[in-house]
Amino acid sequence: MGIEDRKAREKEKRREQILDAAEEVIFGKGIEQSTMSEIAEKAELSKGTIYLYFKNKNELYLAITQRGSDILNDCFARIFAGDHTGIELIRLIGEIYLDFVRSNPGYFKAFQFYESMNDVDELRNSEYAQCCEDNRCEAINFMIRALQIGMQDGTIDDSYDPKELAVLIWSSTRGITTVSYMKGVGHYFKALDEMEIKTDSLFENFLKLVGTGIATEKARKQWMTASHKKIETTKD
Amino acid sequence: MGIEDRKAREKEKRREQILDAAEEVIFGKGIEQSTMSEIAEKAELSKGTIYLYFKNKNELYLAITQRGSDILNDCFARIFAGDHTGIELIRLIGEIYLDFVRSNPGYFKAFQFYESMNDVDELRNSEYAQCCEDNRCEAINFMIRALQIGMQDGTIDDSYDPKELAVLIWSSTRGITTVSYMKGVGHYFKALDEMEIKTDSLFENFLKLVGTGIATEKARKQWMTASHKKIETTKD
DNA sequence: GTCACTTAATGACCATCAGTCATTTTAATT
DNA sequence: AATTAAAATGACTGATGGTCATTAAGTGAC
Repeated sequence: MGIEDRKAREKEKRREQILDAAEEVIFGKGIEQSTMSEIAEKAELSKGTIYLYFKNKNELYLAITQRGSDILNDCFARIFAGDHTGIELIRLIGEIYLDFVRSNPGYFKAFQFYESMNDVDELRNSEYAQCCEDNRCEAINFMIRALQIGMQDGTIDDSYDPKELAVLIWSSTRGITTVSYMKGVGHYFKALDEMEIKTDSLFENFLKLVGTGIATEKARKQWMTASHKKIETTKD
Repeated sequence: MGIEDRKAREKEKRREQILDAAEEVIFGKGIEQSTMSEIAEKAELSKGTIYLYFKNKNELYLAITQRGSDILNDCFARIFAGDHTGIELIRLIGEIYLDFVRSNPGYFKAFQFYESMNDVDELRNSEYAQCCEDNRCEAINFMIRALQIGMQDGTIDDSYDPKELAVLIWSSTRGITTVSYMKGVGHYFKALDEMEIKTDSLFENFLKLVGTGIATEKARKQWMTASHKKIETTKD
């Protein structure tokens, strides 16, 4: 039925419209400080309507989180289309992640919120949380693929278990990006300020450290001088 | 005046009593779900009294955060009393951190909350936040000291800037501990579950990676086989 | 064209909770 | 015993997440 289709489209459009409004409000002042009424007003709808589309405030924020992780994963997926060695892919994944955090601090903050949620039932019952989880899984799989490619093309030391190593690099990268995020949003971080640490050199050193740790001798030179291709990580 | 002293002691004792109650409640069900009335009841005081000792809920949670970071830093400080090489110290710092997160997930969660706060003014105006910041600074300084010791005793490659490297290892360690925390509290983490990743092996691989990256050849053997001394990280 | 019915939207209303403040209680001092 | 200062109280307020009875719009059968 054409009418059914149109209705479904309109419903989806309204959902997106609410999400757009919610992002605008929440990215501007944080979830804690954002009210549902304010979001409703920005979306030019009544508060009750918001609850027809999202079970509650957390669910709405989880939907935003999913949007962010979709965007990020799209960026990751794109680099596998190109012709890169394994070790190059590792570097690119890191660069994309860092770029993403810089361009989309609001989404990154949503990621952090998602990870700090501890009501397991709430997470298991949420479609959005499930998607986020699938995306995280996929992201780590990208990392595994990059490592496997590297172990085959001889650019990455194959004495590691690629799965373990993927999770490891993923986690560490996460730590680095968190610091980068904190600097970016002006979070008071005395140690960084006093030492005049720049995010870029931090990341370069990270790559150097990881590179030295996992690259084969042959790949090391190439790793150190890899081009820093810019990848678009903002949403369209 | 003796009476003045006694009063000051009593006031401090009451403050601690409130914090004890607050920890019990908040560690049990998270800040979001904990109410000030509940905390007051647990402390056997009225709600108004809580506000005589803490400006607001955030400030109370920041005080708890400070407690946690004090405990953690004490643990770090202790290892420098012993006789360790630089590279051993790096391993120990990591082990202590991981132990701390396992034994005190509530404090770690408080750290995460602290780091996700973005009202800069609120942070700058809080005595507690200042202490947390000083502690973080000190912790990174411990790391720097360990690296410098290692560069002097020849166990750590001295081609890195110790400050940069310290922040780097600190950040990565933070990422690893976050994953460990998430596993510990049962946060749904599909990727980890599916791959059957164990926190311990993750950490060992992390040490291996970092070790390979920063250790001198001479130190590598020793690094790989360092004893896993248990350090007490729970509060007394 | 109209009427019955379904779906979407509304906003007044409710419950909860952070934070306040006038009042009371307790302790110290004279 | 009276006075004063400090500590504690809990009723109260305002804000906000979430609900639900009611209204409005759209649809299709006749």
